[in-house]
Amino acid sequence: MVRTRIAPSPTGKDVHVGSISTGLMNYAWAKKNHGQFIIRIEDTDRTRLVPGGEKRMLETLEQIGLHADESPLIGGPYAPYRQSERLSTYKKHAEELVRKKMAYYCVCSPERLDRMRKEQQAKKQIPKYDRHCYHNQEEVKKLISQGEKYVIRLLIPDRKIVFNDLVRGKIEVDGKNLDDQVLLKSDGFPTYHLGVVVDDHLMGITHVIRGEEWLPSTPKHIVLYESFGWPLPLFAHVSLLRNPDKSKLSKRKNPVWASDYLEKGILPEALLNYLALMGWSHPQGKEIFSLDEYVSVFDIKDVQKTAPVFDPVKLEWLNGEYLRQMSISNLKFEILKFYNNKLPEDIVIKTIPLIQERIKKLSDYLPLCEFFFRSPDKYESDMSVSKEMFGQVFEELEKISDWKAGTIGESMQSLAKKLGIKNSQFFMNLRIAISGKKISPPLNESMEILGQKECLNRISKFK
RNA sequence: GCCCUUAUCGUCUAGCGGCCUAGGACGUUAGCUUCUCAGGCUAGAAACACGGGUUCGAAUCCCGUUAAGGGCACCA
Repeated sequence: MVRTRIAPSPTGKDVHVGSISTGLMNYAWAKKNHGQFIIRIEDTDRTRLVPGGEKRMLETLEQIGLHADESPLIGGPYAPYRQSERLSTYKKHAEELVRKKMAYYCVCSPERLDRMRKEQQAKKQIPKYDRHCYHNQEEVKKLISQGEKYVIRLLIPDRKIVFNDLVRGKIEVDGKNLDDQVLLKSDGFPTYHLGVVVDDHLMGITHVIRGEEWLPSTPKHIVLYESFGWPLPLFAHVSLLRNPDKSKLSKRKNPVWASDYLEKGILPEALLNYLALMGWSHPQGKEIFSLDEYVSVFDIKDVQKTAPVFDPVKLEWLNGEYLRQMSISNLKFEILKFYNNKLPEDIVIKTIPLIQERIKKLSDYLPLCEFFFRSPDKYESDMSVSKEMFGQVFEELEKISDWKAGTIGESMQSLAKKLGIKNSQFFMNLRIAISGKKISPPLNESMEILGQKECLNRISKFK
């Protein structure tokens, strides 16, 4: 039975697109193998906790289509799925390791540790704990019994640690280069390393698919598994999403929250589809495919090792493709929803055929169609030169009894010819009078939708 | 500084020793369609980081160099 998970930390206002990216792979791998996908909240850093972050994160994951089989919201056989509610479990396991002499108490002050690190760096050595407390455990225990704050550190063995990564192959690290990692913090919370190993084991996680940022600490996790006497899960470290300058995707340089994209009118399906293309490609080279199709063709072994640059331009293109493939009623629904159901449905539905292939994201709709809902209050040209033309335009339009795009077009076409004005110039002036803008949906059709009265009204301003 | 990882068009990627004169997509350039902008269609420019091996043969395997990234916290 395959069980995968994502374990986000609620330290931001929403899910990070990087989490969605690895979440997607975890989800796909579980589903492809008829297993389970779990969401676990790792809220052990009390100092960086963002209020409401967890709720938002969970909601977005759901909205986007990455449905969990077990999570803090829906529960499951291994509940609780929130680390802050599992404190006694971690403590118990940390103590167990101390008893087995595979971990030890430490009461060193942050100041001492800091000083030590700096000295080591200056001497070009690997910064690591000097085991001062390890060699004085009896004394340390006495201090603790007197109320001294303490942490529990993992005793890293002095040997090579080797493991096979599903995407990177054989990884070998010398224990000499590893620090005696703190497992249990002095506030009683576990560090990531303890929490992740204990929970992944207890929750029966079979495949740990996570960001490559964890690759260097995986040997510590292996030591932990071995110290507990637990079987290892399979590890797959996938590359991190990058900024255009190749540094890891950060909010300084890029929008990183799912909501940043959703609020721009990027569809969840498009976002998922785009993210799927980061570090992986469809076996048939397809660029556009559903989540279900992705699940059926995804394979961890096809995941690339190189770190991809997140390209918002291609995301928008992809989103545009999704928008164009949508039915009119679905697109209408999405647009209305995007604008909080504040736009009149009857007009929106009429405008859709005119703009469907002109928008790349839902937020492109209003700038393009605003003039359908209200008369322009500013014009992208003063048009003082065209007064005479508009007088004639008004007369001709007034004459039309059958107010249809085709009729309007013919009428205006022949007027332009009669006046000896180039089509491009004539229609540009008319366009600005009607829409206020130099760029608009097709004019005749737009005028049909606006209606004869409204069009005459807008033109009368210029004659 | 030390440890780990990575290296194909600007970007995402295909390629897994001969099918490569390196394919596709985004973006970009030109043309056509046209009342603007999109869209569509056609054509084009654009890459195997470098140096050594191995081999009859290397983008593909090995070793170095260089570059990039990640990690080195009582953060995840």
